[in-house]
Amino acid sequence: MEEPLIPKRSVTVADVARAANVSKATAARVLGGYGVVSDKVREQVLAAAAALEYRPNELARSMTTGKSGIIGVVVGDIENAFFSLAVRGISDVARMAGFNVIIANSGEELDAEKSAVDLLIGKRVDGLIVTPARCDRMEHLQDIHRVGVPLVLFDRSIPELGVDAVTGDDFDAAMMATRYLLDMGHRRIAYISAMDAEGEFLGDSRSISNSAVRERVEGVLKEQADAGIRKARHYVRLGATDQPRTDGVVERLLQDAAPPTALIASDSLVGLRVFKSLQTLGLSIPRDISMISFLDADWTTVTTPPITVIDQPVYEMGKKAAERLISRLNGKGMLVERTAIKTSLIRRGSVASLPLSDQ
Amino acid sequence: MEEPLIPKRSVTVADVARAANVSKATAARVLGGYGVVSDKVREQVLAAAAALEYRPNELARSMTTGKSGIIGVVVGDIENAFFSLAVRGISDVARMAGFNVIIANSGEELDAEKSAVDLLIGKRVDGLIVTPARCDRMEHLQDIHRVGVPLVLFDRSIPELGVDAVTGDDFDAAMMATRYLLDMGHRRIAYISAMDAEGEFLGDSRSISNSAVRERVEGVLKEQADAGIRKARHYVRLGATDQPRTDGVVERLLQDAAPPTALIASDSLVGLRVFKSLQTLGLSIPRDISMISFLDADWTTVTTPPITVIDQPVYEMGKKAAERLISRLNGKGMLVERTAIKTSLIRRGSVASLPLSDQ
DNA sequence: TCTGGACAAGAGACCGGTCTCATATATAAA
DNA sequence: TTTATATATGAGACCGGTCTCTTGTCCAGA
Repeated sequence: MEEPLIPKRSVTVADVARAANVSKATAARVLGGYGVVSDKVREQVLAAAAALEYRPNELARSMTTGKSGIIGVVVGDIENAFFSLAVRGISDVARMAGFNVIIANSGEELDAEKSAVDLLIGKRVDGLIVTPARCDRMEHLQDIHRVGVPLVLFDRSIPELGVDAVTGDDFDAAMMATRYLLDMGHRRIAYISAMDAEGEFLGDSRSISNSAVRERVEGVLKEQADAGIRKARHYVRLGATDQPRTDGVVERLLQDAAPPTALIASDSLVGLRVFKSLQTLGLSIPRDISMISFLDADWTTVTTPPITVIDQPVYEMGKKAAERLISRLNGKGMLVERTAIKTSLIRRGSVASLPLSDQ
Repeated sequence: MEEPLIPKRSVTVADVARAANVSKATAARVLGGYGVVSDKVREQVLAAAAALEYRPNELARSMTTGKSGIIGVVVGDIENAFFSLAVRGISDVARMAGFNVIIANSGEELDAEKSAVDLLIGKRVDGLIVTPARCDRMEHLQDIHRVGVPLVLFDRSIPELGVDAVTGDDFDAAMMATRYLLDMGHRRIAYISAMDAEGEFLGDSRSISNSAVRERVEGVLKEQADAGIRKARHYVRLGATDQPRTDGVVERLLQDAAPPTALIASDSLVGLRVFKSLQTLGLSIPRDISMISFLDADWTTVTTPPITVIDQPVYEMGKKAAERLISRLNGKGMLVERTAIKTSLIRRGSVASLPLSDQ
């Protein structure tokens, strides 16, 4: 409180110019680092700027140049480790390239996403990275494109939109996990997702509006179909959005006339909830039931047993998305590209090998 | 690619005004939502704006008003659950109040923090929330204050700076945890921090530059001193910044002539690493050793046994910090306030009750 | 000595909003 | 009818930078 808060008008180039006895244009040249100035004048101006503690007003700068140096990122929920890691990847690349990142949460709500996009466009971000909440509603994303702001989709893709996308190879990953479970002797495999749908059961998988979820579901189904397994669809359950609902989903699955012998959780949050549900039910993993979770979250290594996971290189995905956007910002007129980043299965101890008799 | 990317100059109030056959000032009035206009003209302008797909340029708006509607947040590492939760709290409050949040990572590096602050000031943020990497270097923070940008410190406080701060009640929390361990019969209690110091051992605790860490260390020491325990200082170890180093710290502690019977981890990341170290060493919790971790991270509930934690309401802390900043932005000339948010101990199964013979 | 080109610095428009002040019209009071 | 007052719109300055265009200097070559 020493210095009473006089909201003193900030120091401008004009102020510096006056103090240095040069024109505004000249002062701007040295302060902005463009054009030519003599060394003598440069020093004068710099000295004056230092004395007055001049700080450039990036806002004004952005307004004339039309570039804000900001990349807008719209994610489902920063609190989710998946997104925070991705954001970290994005930020790291952005910072290296001299860009800043402004993050907005959509909470996976279409409306929130729309207004976040509007707002960021209003702030004149140079480019956008968006995790679309739904892949079937894209007018607002088309707008971005039309306004001329480069856009990269993250985690989910919308082919019809014709823009770059960086995702995981969800279909393959799901197939791989399913293949592994089949190889271990499992024949009734459940897939549990947090996807918020009307019912717990899966209708037409093509109607799932989130492409990542859809691809995973289809991968699980495809692999089982190839193995000649019917009823696979019966074991796909949606709506595990919180602990009570997850408990319900898991309980109902296990009360089935033919309960599944293995569960696949669609992300690390669902995985954690499923694990807790099983714990509550007093079931032992993998003796009573096997499980696999998407994403190599930290909790998966400290449980007993540690959880077998499908590891997505999320940080890399974030980096890739940012790199893609930045090269586009740098005017590289590249072709639209959809990159699916390869995932791998980390085998730990949560999947049992079933003897034939149990199958 | 349907619509070739003509970087068409964006639609301005002047364009709308022309289309609506009114003056720029009038169009600005209805578009900006200030001043008075007749309903008839309002409709004309709105119609024209809709037809042209007018989007206000927030940059230009900010430049004249001097307010950007942005709150800058500088954290140690968004990837850390502690910060991402706090950021969520901040964002939620900010959004409700019509502010946006721009996040910068300092990586707990003083220089990165300085440049982040400079950059945000340059962007003319309306206010700042900063997690200072060091509490003994504060010139750049003084600058913020002098420039007239409201500042709230988060998680760590710097009394000399005379600005608002929202922290946990670290000293009390550490005392409480220590008290609990003492009550359970423990007499050799180790405190492990990720604080990056020259040596692994604690010199003068007052020299710790991070106030949160310092307070916790002092709380642990104070409570033991009150209980007549000497050598407490011997069991304070720093530098558990990654898994190998944590393994080393834990190993050396346990190889001590008089090894500790309980460990306190300074945050959830350190806690996770310590848990893994103990696991690697084949030690059973709490039979062979007890542990408590700061922060109620998700992993702490799914371990066997679940971990006793000191629960900091991080989301609330974030909210509180944002509320504080926003009321200051709204011109409430409030007194400087340092808020320490109360924490609680969640007893789970990682602390053993020691029989007297073992003490 | 004169001309041309390179170079340094100045003048002022511009970006897209906000906002003050002046002007014109409508309504109410005298 | 005249004057006062409120109300709606227009004209243009301003925010703090960037950038184009012009002017003025200096020195080399003819």
